[in-house]
Amino acid sequence: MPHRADEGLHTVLTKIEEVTRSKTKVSCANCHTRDFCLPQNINDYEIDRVNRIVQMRRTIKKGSKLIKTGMAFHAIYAIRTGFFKTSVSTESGQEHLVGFQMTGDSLGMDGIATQKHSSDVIALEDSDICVFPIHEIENLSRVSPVFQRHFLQMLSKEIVRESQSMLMLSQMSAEIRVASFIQNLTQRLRARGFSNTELLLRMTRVEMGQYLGLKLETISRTLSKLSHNNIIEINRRHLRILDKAGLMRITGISD
Amino acid sequence: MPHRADEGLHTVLTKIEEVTRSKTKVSCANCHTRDFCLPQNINDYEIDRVNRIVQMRRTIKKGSKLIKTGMAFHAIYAIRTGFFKTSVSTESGQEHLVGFQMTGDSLGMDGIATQKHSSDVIALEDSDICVFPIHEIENLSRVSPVFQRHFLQMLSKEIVRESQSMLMLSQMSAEIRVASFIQNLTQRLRARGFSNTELLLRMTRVEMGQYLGLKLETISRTLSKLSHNNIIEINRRHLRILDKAGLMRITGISD
DNA sequence: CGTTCGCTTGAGGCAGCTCAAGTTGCGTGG
DNA sequence: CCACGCAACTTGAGCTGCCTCAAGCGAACG
Repeated sequence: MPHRADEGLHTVLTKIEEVTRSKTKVSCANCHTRDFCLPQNINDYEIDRVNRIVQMRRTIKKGSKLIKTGMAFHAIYAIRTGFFKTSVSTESGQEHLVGFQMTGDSLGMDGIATQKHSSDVIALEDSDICVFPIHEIENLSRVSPVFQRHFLQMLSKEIVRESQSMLMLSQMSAEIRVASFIQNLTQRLRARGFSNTELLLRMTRVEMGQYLGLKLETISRTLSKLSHNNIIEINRRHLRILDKAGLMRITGISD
Repeated sequence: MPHRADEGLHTVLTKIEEVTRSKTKVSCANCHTRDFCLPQNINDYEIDRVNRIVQMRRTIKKGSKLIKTGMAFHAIYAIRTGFFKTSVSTESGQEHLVGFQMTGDSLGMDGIATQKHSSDVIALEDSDICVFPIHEIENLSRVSPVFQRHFLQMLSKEIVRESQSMLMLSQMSAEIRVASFIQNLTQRLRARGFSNTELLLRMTRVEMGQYLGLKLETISRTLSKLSHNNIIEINRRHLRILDKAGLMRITGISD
């Protein structure tokens, strides 16, 4: 991929390999992920502003990094289509997956803190994202209270989500963690119009383990156990929920 | 404590027992926690605005709750003096401590997400806090880019902090967790002008365990082990660091 | 067609948990 | 002022859920 004599944000972006800029210019107004990116009660003027803010959309190839630890922070990203994992690591190389992100989710909010990213974000499939430069977000926030509130909520939701993750990691058995994970994934997929009984796991067993704080063998065994108990049916990455109530019984969470 | 026929925010506040409003009106300009609450490059006009925003300061008695899960969200709080724990729970009563907060730290940011708090915040000693109503924060953010950025950074820092916590919870041995905890506490206390070798633990062994994802017996044993290895000296809540390098060797983090 | 990757399953080990007993310090009431 | 009760903590002994190590299998891919 050729490096271009570009300036500012563009320079940074082209440094990352296997990231190409998509030609397509899509309007936020009729974007299928609009309900996830933007507040409901946003007016036409604001939508138009947002539209102009999203300077570009980009395609990220499966396996390549959208964000690397230490990278300068310039923008928040919204996923149009695709699937990502976000991880943090120690110097010694131990890695923990902080989350999986799908259509409509946002990426890169950790960068605001210090102007440098403190996580890695990797595409688990070919993905398409929108770029929201942070200074544009700040500008728009100053004139649009609705958008301002929306952006603050995005950050706060991430805080709440992570708190819940910690609760899992510190207290729950392997079976509960795996069951909650399945529940959570299907919930989010259903909200995006997919089946709530069948899904394709985008991640390996290793990655599930890195997310849930378990080893891959434990993930495998736990899935086998759930399968054996006729709660799920699993074949490699393809998963079907047979007994929704059974899952609820395990997690204690009414889906 | 009598309930007063007050309206709005006041009504909510007075509902919580053992919370009294302090009479003292202190200026943010010469507050000792200013460096933690406010950006450095804030100008006099902005300071004055912030000052007027902080409608009131409150005293929270040891053991009482500043925030309860489910409570309507109205404000962010900054700690002037004192010490708090923040926890999240399952319906079944399992509790995880998300963090400990001290002078200059902020509380309640989880509430922005849904307009309801999703955590409990309890004072571990008599404490003094400043109240920043969220709509005032939003107003000021619209006219002061410096403050706007500062507030976004506060939220983002919490996201980063929680990510690091998850890394601990999912990967580290009990010894590393406890050592990191001690390092982290002393670091923060030092930044506030306290000794970096001696500290008074404000929390019980149970609470340390709830934070670190360990049982109280494990905390106790691990502290004993560190003490036996002459890395720390511990007597009930009083802790002294004897071998800073030893701590670093355990955590792998250069303090 | 061989190699690699992702996954499953088994056997054994161990870190942290559970259960239990005992100590210490502190507030409280006689 | 002492006796008592309680909360916080320490320490020991045994248990267990998850980890480690190891072997094997099927699908994808060059």
